[in-house]
Amino acid sequence: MRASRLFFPTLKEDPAEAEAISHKLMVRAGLVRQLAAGLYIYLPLGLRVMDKICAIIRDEMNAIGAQELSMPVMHPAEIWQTTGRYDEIGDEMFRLKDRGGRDMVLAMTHEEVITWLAAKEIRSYKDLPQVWYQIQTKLRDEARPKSGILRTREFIMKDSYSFDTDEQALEQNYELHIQAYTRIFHRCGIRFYMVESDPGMMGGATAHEFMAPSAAGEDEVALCDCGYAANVELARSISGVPEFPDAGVVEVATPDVRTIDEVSAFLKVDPVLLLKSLLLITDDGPVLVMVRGDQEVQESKLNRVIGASRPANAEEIRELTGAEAGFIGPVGLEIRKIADESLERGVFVTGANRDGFHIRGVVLGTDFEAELADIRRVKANEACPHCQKPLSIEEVIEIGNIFKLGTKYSEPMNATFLDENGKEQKIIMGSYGIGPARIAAAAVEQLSDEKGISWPMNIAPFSIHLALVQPKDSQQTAIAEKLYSELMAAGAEVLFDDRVISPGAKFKDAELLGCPIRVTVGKRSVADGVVEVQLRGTGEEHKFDIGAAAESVMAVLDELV
RNA sequence: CGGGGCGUGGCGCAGCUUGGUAGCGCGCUUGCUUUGGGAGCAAGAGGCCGGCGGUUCGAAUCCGCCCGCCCCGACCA
Repeated sequence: MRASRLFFPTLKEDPAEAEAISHKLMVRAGLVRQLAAGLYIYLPLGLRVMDKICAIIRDEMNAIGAQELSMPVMHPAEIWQTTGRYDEIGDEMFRLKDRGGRDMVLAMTHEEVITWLAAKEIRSYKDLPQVWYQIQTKLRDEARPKSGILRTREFIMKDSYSFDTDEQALEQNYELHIQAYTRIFHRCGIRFYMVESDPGMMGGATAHEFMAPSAAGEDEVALCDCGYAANVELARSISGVPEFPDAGVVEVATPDVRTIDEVSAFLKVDPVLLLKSLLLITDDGPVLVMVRGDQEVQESKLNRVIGASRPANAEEIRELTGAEAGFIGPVGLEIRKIADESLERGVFVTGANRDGFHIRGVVLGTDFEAELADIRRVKANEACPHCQKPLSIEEVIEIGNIFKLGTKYSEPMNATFLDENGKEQKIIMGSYGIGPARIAAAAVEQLSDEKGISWPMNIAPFSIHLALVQPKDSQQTAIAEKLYSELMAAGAEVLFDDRVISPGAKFKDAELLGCPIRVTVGKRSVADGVVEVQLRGTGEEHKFDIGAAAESVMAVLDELV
């Protein structure tokens, strides 16, 4: 491709609205443009990257026997009513009516449609297993689109679905997906972790996420050298046990001392010896939730214990405890109480349910009773639940996820098959997603520098950026043109920068675009009878004789693949 | 949905406090010069100052409502 004919509007300055590095660079490099909140146009270079990523995904999905198909983006509402999600999912689903007044939705995901298809077409155990996938548009009316293409309202997803006769067969397809995903992300050149994840509303018992470390990520994972890796939504840890003071309840006056920090400072007590109490309201009434003063409640964990909840307001707190929020505690309270398991042993300071007072020497089991559960958020340096070594916490971008669905969808959609005994059985399903745009953004986040993007070879829009320094010089031009056609003939994807612009601008654009190999043909190199080759990733430089330039460059390229 | 910020030529911004000719840098057009790290000079084009309403002789500027975008939080099947 000749740069003089390629539409890639580059910018010298960061766009005002961009915060994330990938957002700034993808706009500046002319890969994407924003149409509205969470809606992006992919310009030619951006689309090339996406196409590369999707080609790798197709290759690896096909390699595990998955078959590509394509489902509609618009669905009749009834199919979503069958599984109940039409009502469960709120504003996040785009809804509309057709001209006949029928309710329709825009696809957030395709479990319903694929299961409908399986229910209709699969009859026998002989038809199984099947793995079907598509790379196609999803629409979600996100509450807050953000960070460029990281969280958008319309995006491409590779979604695959497995259909099996039993759990063992599902396990095999699950494992095959893990292998395929691992190869996909490796080939795309990004760093990633596979972590345990919360199956959430997708149902099923087991789920994993593939996470690319990046400060722009919205998730956090807990990691250990031993291989333990989990989303903090469910990550476990062993928290250290401090030295406790003597038990024996003593009420102490703590006027205007409400927060953990204030109580800690006022009573000269380490926050780990404080008991933090939160009053929540659930569908089944109020619940007092307790963690240590140095800990935070992990809502996703708590949610599994008590279901949906909201914080009590000031009046409710007063009514239920007799005190204001800064002075509440479990002692004497006759409501459901949940304590983090780390509170099982210890002697704590807690609110007295009396304004201006706390209680010292409180012991669970003696002074109050509570259900124990793991509801605290994991902190860095706490001990790994497997090997006791310190955990680290990293910010990550979710680039893929895999779920064992079981019969969550086959049951309501009546997707069954006849087994060897002629008995009707429910199909066992799995679902598996990858966000290609997030792979692209993660690559930019992980590999860019102050000059611009540095693409991994396999997903770069072009592998070679051939810079002709002076297009008005006939000798340089002849050398560059010959090299361009030789590299093309050798099968390389070359961006030939033949534009008549100043050399500085040309080099800046090359660094911003981030093609892995830059070949420079200019006065300096021509005088020496060579072309210059510079690797974007390492900065490594080579000089090759003009005569053998194409072969030499191709050798460098082959090494980078 | 709660909190905060922003909205002025294509892009990045100033002007608004204290109402009175709409400005700067980059980009764009034309010409000449320049040509290995975002060139120089000269001449140009390009703006219902987010929208609607109000105050005023007069509104980018003051007031009200609305819309859009970004950030933090909630949410994320």
